Amino acid sequence: MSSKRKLSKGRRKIEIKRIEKEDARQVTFSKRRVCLFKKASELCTLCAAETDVIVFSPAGKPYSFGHPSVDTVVDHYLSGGNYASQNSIGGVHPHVGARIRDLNRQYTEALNELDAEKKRGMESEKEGKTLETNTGGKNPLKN
Amino acid sequence: MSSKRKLSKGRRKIEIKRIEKEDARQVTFSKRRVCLFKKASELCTLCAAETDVIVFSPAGKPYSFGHPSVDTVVDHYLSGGNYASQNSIGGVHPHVGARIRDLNRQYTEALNELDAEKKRGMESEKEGKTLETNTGGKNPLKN
DNA sequence: GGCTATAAATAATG
DNA sequence: CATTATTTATAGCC
Repeated sequence: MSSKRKLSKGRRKIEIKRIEKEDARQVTFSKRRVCLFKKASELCTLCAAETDVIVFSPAGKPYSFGHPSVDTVVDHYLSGGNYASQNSIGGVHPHVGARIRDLNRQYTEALNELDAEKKRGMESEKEGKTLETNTGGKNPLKN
Repeated sequence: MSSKRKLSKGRRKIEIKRIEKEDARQVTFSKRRVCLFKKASELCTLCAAETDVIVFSPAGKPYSFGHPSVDTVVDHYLSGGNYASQNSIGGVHPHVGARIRDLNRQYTEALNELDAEKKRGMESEKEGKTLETNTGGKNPLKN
């Protein structure tokens, strides 16, 4: 039947370089992002692996996938950060993890100092509960 | 020629469920991890997207890909954390980002309080430089 | 968002 | 780790 001829040229090979056309880039981003997440998901299921994918669209909109959760994986990564470098691509430095640990340490030091200062000054302030007032009642960093 | 017959059954469809055989799981993990990173890389190049992938092997070994770097992307994610939730899969909570912002805020408050306390007590201590003594001379979080 | 033809990924095997 | 037969992903269109 001549009424059933093919109307698509099907998939064509493309060069891996920045897509200049704004629209086409957005379309490709959407399609590929979905597949990337699917692949990540399959990897988790098939291999019982912890995985996390974070993507920012060309427009700067964030998308993420995480198993068991982005939280868990990033946490895991940050706390063990350094020794991951040998297997990484794209330049991984323990900056973030180090920064957080450092901040936590300084925060604790500041609190201790504050506490000591108060004791010394004998001022009767009432905000000594600061340490317990964070995320959910437990220490912000297990490190 | 009969000497050139096909000896492989080629790729076959598999069910997406945990691979029980240790060896097979490891092999699949290796192959798929490489492809996942490649896909992530292509997404970056084609769409000028920021991307980061963190994977822990079934054995607990970490692998990561990041463009421009895992650091950059995680940082970006953590600082903008909350509004990503709507597009996430797998249970993403702003715990980490919120935790860090909270910690930073409390840290700053503690420092301010400490400073006020010192001024009030008129003690001539010499550790007022605490705020500058962090990661590298600049504020640990831009938040 | 679908459809189709083709490129790419990959399960099984050597 | 190389091959090969298939399944999947996906570029080009509507």
